Amino acid sequence: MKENGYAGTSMRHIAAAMNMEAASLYHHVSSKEEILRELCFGMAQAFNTAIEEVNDIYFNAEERLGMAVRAHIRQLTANLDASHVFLHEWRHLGIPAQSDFKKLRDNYEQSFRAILKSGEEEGVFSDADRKFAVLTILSALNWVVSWYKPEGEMSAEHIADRLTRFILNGLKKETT
Amino acid sequence: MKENGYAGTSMRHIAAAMNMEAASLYHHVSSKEEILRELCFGMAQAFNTAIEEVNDIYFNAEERLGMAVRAHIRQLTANLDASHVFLHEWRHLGIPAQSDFKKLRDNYEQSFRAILKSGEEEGVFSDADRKFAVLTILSALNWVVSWYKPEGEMSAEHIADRLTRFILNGLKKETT
DNA sequence: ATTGCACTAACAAACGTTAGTTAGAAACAT
DNA sequence: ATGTTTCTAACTAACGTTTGTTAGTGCAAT
Repeated sequence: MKENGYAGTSMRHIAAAMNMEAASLYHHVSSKEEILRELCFGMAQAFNTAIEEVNDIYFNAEERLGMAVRAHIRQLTANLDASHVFLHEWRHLGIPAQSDFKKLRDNYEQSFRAILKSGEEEGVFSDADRKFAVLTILSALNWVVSWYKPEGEMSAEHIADRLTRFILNGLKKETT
Repeated sequence: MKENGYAGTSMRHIAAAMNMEAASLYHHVSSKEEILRELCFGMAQAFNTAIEEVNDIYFNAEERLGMAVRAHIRQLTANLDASHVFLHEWRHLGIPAQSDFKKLRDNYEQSFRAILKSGEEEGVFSDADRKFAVLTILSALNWVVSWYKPEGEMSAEHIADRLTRFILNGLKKETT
């Protein structure tokens, strides 16, 4: 599905990947879209619970941001195919599911924004447009999916560290 | 095509969007893939010529990076649909076209890396992993396509300015 | 008269999905 | 323990659509 997109992946492809016939899939799911729904919402909820855990353990904003980034990268790289679907193929959901999905995404972004806000209150982050900043940060994180290779030289944790440093540099109040 | 993906967009859809019948398209193109090729390669070349122009006018690295970012954002936002195809749908190209396309992408990234390199030589950028840095920067830029609304409050130039500042902060040598 | 650009009609292949069947495992009463 | 029923998870066959594409036709401008 990562390579051919939702529309380009037939039930017969999916079935073949599970050593089945296409019709047999309907014993487990009720439609093609349900597979997409399950994938998208499963991932969305995993991301949300991960960041909520981070925000519950109360450290300072800088540390929390690092933890959130690390959790995000870990989640993304744990299953690259599912992550790709989560990031790109949710457009193919029906209208009702799509708006539910967007709510979950907004929730996640909101949690990220909360970290930036407390960073500003602590006086360590510059008070830029938070919404814009979070979108930019998540962009940088999410793109990892499209070039990360598990067998490559960079581990997920290594990537997370680098990104965290880069982002913190970008956010920090200039101390000139 | 942005909404339904390459496989989900039929020749009849495309034709309808041009007030034509599907068969009539074959008077202008030889196959569905050729449309994709034209789009992808057209965009790729536009990006490449844009950054080469920036690199020809010889300013310092910091300014050149700003100009490159601005050019990139301008190109992206000029045609959001084409940009989406350029960024995501090139996977559907055949194997020969796909590797040519990747070469163009590499070229572009190479030009970006060149800017970072001269920034390091000028002593204003910290010497991090350039390849990684460029990927992260382009990630942040490219994601703009997925949330930018032309009728929204943020102009393309405004976005480019903000991003440039964010990126420069992230790259600059810490002057502690 | 030729060419350019659109059309209609049709093609085989692939699509998501439904219906009906079958082999084996689980649960049950005798 | 055995025989009977129910459930599970796979199957084959087929359905009506839609897909990308080709062939042949007609009209308008050069």
